[in-house]
Amino acid sequence: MLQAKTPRVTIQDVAALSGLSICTVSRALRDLPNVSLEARVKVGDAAAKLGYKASPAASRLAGGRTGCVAIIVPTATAWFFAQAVEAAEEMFADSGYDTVLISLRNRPSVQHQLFADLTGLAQRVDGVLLLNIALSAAELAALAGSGLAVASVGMHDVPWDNVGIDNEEAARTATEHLLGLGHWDLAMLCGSEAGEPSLVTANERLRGFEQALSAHHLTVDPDLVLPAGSSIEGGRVAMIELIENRRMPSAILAGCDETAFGALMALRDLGLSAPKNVSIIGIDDHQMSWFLGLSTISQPVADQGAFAASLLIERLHRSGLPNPPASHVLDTKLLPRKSTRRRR
Amino acid sequence: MLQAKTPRVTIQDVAALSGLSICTVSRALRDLPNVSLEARVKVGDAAAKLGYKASPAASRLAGGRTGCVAIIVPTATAWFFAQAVEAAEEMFADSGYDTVLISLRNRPSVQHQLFADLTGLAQRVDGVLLLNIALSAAELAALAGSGLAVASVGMHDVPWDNVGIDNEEAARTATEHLLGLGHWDLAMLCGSEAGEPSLVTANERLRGFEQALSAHHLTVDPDLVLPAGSSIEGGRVAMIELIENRRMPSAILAGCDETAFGALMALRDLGLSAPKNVSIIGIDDHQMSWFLGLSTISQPVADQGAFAASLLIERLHRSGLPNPPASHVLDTKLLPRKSTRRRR
DNA sequence: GCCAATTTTGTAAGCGTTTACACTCGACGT
DNA sequence: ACGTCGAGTGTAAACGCTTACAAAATTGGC
Repeated sequence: MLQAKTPRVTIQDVAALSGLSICTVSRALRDLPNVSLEARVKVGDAAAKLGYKASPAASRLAGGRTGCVAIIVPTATAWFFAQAVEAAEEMFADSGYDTVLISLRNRPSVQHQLFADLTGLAQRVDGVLLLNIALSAAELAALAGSGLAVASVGMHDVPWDNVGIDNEEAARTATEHLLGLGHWDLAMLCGSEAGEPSLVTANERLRGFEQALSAHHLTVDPDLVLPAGSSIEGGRVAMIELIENRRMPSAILAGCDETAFGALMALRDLGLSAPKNVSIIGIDDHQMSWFLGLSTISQPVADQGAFAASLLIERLHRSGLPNPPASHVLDTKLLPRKSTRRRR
Repeated sequence: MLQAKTPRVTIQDVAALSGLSICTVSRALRDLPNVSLEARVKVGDAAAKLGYKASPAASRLAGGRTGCVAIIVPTATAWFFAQAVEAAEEMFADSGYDTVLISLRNRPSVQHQLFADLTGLAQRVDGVLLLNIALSAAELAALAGSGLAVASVGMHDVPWDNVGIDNEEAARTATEHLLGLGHWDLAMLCGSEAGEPSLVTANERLRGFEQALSAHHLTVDPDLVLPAGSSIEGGRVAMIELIENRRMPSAILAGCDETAFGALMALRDLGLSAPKNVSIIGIDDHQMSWFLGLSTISQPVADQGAFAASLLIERLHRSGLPNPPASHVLDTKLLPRKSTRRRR
């Protein structure tokens, strides 16, 4: 049952069997130019016969390329990131790259530590995929000058390829949906809570909400805009605050679906429900939203991960820097479900 | 702004500055024996002054150790796995290992491909952490003989360290809870659907259900045991089948929380609800269960990932094989919530 | 047919570690 | 005094690949 310790077939063996030099074998195996068709065939056959696979360790040392890419996430447990990571990992795996997962665990110290040793990271991976990472100017500059290929999801004004959605538009669409149902007394549960770092995403969505109202000659009532973070609990607390200390609006836009979940829960605990007492719409189309009948704006999560990953791979392959970094905006879609209905 | 291309400090530089040989430096840096205290200090100082970090690529090639471990998951998107992965990744990162994420994406072909080239994997990582991977006998043997250090979560009869929960007991406890509330007409929504591979976990939970009933001199009604997979949709379908073509029991044990979610949804769609029309309890304590008020049996998900990771690291460090593999069973806990109540 | 230009192929020097082995040297028992 | 031992150190050979550079073979223009 125990394998006899395999003697390890090296490039030498392939060279010997094919009757060519190590150098030619190496080039043939990597599809480099200046190798005759005849040689390619010989090498291919020999390699296949011996079951030869280049030693990654040796390739790295000699060639400098690691064959690994890192995915950096704020936390791996959130629904959005898990989804995006899986899609990106698939892309990377299909291109022969190993995926190194690095979670910041929502801790600034971890991020700090990581960026303090970017050269160390650069020795372990060829490129990095950033998912919604809030970067300081210094970190951004360091990364750009690290020699690593970079791509990101959901970031802005970065000197590398980025993929994301138009958050303003998403919020605008959600708001229009509510307005279209005859609601005009709208609340928004969105934005970072006191003491937390402000979320780019949340600010943009807030702006979209305002824009939609303005377009209908309505103004936002400051009393009806409450910070709610992006957790269920944050949404629950905000909803209770809204009902008990402000007033019940006709409809609510939640900054993200988790916030909406919390709001729904608060309603239920108070013996109320949506859309009976208030219409609620979220943004994201979380896995559970369909289940809960929550109207929302869906965004292509896996697509964003996969697309950004493919852009990174592209960069990796043509290491020359011909094309400037581009920002890609993916479509979102309104998904009306049971939690919103016409005002009566 | 652009860093001048760093000339890379090598072990040579440290040797020169410390006035010792490369060999001594290498040993001192790795805390190997046979190095005088004096030498250690000199080397330490020199390395610190130069900011020296050993090149991972070179270490790998010469030493054979990669400094990477792989986490293999059926899918990275499921709540359970995302949770366990993050905990394990933290453990690995703290021990200086990079975490390579490999998702099987629920596709047998991916698993097949992976196990077809275990020697390739062994060249890229030092060890693997398996999360609930269903292994064929051949795969198990191949892995055991691959030279890789292995640990797992939620597996059985494996020749390496494993961490898991007692699924029979969990189901038994859940069932006892229902019985204790005066319910005796029990249904169970659990097990793989036709055509799917059978899930070890599900079978064990089914057994626990039967055991609890037997202990109370009750027998399971075959009509009230329905396969439901482990998805929300599976639970929904099973619940509808139960109500429409079998009969409504007094209480239901769902094989996992997702199944329970589906059941709750089916109830709602039929104008019914828990615990009003039927009590429902799940197993897992999914993130959303608290939110939905679902009674359940909680299992320590992150702990399982972290614990298994630490066991793997342990193995990695003392590569001699003194201690036999052990199986660790973690505690579960009954969490009564709103979805179950006393029969009246 | 002959020389330059252009492939194709081979030689050998890295890449930066780890590690087997040889060596030095003081301590120790006899 | 003398051989033995072991701790501390150094030399040099891997590790298995990539890649300048040189050499050989082919091509093409006159």
